[in-house]
Amino acid sequence: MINKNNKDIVTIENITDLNLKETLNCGQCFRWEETADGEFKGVVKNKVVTASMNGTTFILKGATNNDLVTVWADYFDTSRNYKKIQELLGDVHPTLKKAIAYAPGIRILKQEPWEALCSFIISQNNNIPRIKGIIKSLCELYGDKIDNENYSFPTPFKLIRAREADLEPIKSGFRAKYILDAVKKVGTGEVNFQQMKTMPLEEAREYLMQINGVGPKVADCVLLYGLQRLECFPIDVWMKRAMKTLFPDVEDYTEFGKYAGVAQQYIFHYSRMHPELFDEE
DNA sequence: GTCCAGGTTTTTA
DNA sequence: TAAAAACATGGA
Repeated sequence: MINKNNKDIVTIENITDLNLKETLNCGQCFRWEETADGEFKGVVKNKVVTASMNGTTFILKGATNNDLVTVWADYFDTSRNYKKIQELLGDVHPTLKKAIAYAPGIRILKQEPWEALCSFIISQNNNIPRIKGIIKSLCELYGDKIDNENYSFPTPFKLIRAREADLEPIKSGFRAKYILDAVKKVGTGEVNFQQMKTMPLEEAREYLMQINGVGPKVADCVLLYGLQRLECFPIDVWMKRAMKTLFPDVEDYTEFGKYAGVAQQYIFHYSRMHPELFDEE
């Protein structure tokens, strides 16, 4: 049910299983900031918005009704039944059930694939505050200005003439050449996201890994967060530890089924919030 | 000064 | 083939 209250505040009623803090601070996205009043401000596709929840009412300030339909409802995956996914996953493993109960408001956002690719190239051997900082600088340097303080994520076209030295101000370090290889291959169409939507998973991973600086983990992140391949299960240092310590009886992530990627997000967040679980290794 | 961060590539044995 | 080392940068 979509309501239009006035010209720049729009709402969606009856949204369950969406907690903005859990969803936007769980390491899947890097362009949202929490404001002093607990709202979240972010940029997607040239649109700036301030999001908040009031009970089960999802509130978007600074958006038109048209934006709501064409951008935000989709981005927040509002039509998917997460309750059902949680039930399916909870039955797979008791520890997973616990992780779900810890943060049941996590959703997998539908990010733009190019932004997900760049973001997770930048994420390698890096920490989340720095990843956010580098992405912000990249947007300010090469994105389109939206208003006084916000910039869009630069397209491959905007970056196509950039050289390594040009990226020096964003301080991405050794990752700059990887970003530029991605720019080149996506910009020329050598790598095409549309094709990846229907490729078998393993083929899509290999396809992405032709980009220099994209290994299995970054590829999985792009497929999960950018192309809605919810069966993808990115394994980073946290997930490695989590599988070993919390799921010693799980042979392989495919035991989590077609929503393994959603399971991964619950487990990742739960692990990051409970580092003491891994103290003795 | 040393260690580490949602990894990947390059070098070495 | 497999295991180290290197890779930029900044905060703890």
